[in-house]
Amino acid sequence: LPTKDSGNGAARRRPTIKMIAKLAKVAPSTVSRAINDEPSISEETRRRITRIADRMGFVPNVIARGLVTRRTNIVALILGVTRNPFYLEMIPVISAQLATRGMPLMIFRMSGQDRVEDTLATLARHQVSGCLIAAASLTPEAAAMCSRFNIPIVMINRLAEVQASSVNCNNREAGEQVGTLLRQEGRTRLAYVGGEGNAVTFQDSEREAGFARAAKAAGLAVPQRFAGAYSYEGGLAVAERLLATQRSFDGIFVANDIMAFGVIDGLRRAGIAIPRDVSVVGFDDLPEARWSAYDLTTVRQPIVTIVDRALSILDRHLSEEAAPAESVIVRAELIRRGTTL
Amino acid sequence: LPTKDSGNGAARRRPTIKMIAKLAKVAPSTVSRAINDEPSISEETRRRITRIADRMGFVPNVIARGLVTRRTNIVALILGVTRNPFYLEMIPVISAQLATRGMPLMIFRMSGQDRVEDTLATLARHQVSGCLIAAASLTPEAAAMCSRFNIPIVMINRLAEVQASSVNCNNREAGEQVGTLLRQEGRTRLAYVGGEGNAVTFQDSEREAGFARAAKAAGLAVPQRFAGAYSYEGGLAVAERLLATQRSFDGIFVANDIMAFGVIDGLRRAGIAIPRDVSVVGFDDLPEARWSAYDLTTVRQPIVTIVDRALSILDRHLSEEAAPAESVIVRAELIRRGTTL
DNA sequence: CTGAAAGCGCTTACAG
DNA sequence: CTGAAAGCGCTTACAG
Repeated sequence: LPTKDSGNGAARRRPTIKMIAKLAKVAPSTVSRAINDEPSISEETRRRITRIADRMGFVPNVIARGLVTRRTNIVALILGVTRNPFYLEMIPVISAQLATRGMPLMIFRMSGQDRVEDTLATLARHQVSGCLIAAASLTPEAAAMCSRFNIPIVMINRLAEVQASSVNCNNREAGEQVGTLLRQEGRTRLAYVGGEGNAVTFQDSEREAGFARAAKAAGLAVPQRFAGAYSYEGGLAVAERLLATQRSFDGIFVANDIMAFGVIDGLRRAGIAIPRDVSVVGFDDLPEARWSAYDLTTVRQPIVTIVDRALSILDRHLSEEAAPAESVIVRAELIRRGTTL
Repeated sequence: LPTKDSGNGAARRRPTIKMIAKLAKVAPSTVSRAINDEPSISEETRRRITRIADRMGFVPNVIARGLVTRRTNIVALILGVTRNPFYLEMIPVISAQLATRGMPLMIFRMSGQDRVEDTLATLARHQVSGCLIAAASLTPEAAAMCSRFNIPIVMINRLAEVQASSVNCNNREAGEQVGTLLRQEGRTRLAYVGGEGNAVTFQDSEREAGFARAAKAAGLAVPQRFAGAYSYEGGLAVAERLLATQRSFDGIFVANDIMAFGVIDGLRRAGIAIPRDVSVVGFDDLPEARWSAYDLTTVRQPIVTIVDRALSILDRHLSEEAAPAESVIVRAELIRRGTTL
């Protein structure tokens, strides 16, 4: 009787080193060595084998290889719950840098009430070699799992609550620079717009602290803090509250660009001119910051450098079992554009 | 002699079904069946085994499983070279929908002169079960590789040059609706802004064709075509050329939002009021389209629906060896906002 | 309901 | 320089 899929036919099996070995009349181990360019193989054998392999369209099964070498070289990116496009933009950069190392990227995006721990179990299941965590924090439980599963991690843009490698910007200094800039412009009534509730990130508080320090150094009052969701809509809502305040601010530092756009649009709707009436500064330097509708003065997070550092650290953890955790601070640069004087 | 990494100690091996089998005094096959909830196992044995597995922090090695089942359940997303954030936004949606199926997502972003074929070999190496291709076209060679490697694919937002599954919007009808809208507003001097050179996508031409059809039906001249890179800067450059033209246009349809923002900013810089002097319509409905600085009338591509359809098709290809290629057309909706009257 | 055996496609000591 | 054998961590007919 014909089987059910006799029409198309069961997919032809992909060629294996065993099949090549038979054709080349050598042992599978010899094929393996030839394929992997081991120096022990004679030039002639290697050529014969690779020619046969190419002719058959052989592609090594790295999953089988990974099973024996205990190393998949897969890097996972865990993305926390965020609506900040900054983290989405990191993806192509990570992907490109990993591609040069021949390491594939797996994406795990947390949603709703997911706990990092659950995501980590999935990583372990898939035997990923290393893990980047962005826009999420590392709970002690999660850190414990990583070390139990022996998955090295590096936190991006977030300090671990626990001993772990990380790469961050010099948030505090950058915040201070922003304060200094506003002061130089003659701004005296400063406000800071950050996240709300317990969603406030460490970077957020650092930026605020630096900003406050500059204010203090200039003899100004501590900048008043406004809180909103880290999103355009969050910024819009904050703008309303800024406007409702008795005090009128003339210098506003917003924790990230995505909120800053909302703040700007909210203020403009009310007829406020930027930067004439008020200066606004963001953080991240999203592509939209250059758009002439905003032309936002902001602090650039050097994505390429950040990713480069993160992967260097990961490389080290992958090659040295006991490489110590390291924290790298990357310099963020203040970019002056049209929302300041 | 102590080994090199005696300090930290070689990472403890992760527990395997073999270790669990020994502790539970059963065969590894029994552990496997218990872990996989096979009905044949007795309730008592299963409980004993799972308790031991949990206590040891056992996590199944899906790579080993994949080796024998010949199925990793990994889905790859190949992203073509594009600066349109629309495709980046698709990532979290795909990731979320795959997560509910327990399928991990691997990202492969093409860069520069990469050929889809090279990327496909990498997919095959990693034994991905299926593949989504967005913002890149499927060359006949690539299609041949997919069928040789037995990797089902579905094209997103791009028709295959070759028999393959795909999901697209009704680009032509949407373009026609845009034309009709502009006509109803009394616009008579229409322009279309699309991609340049041989980078023009099929969707682009479809949108233009629909737009032209509406113009014709209304007795208007064929919309003049302007070409730019699919990016904000591309739109900005087009705006200059629009302004340099003798003819003044009063209705402009731009192939995608990211260019539309550039066109708008370019026109505004020249003092042109939108929509008073000219109506502008985009395509995609990026988040920025709602921002009050733009408030862009545009055609919404329903990302969630698109991804849902794409994964349904992929599911079918994964369960039925010989499932026929299918092309789904999803309805895109015209969203009227402030850049039209 | 459970076990023993074979095997998925590779790599890697160990011999020679 | 090459081969035979064992094994990575699982699953799956086949027996019983």
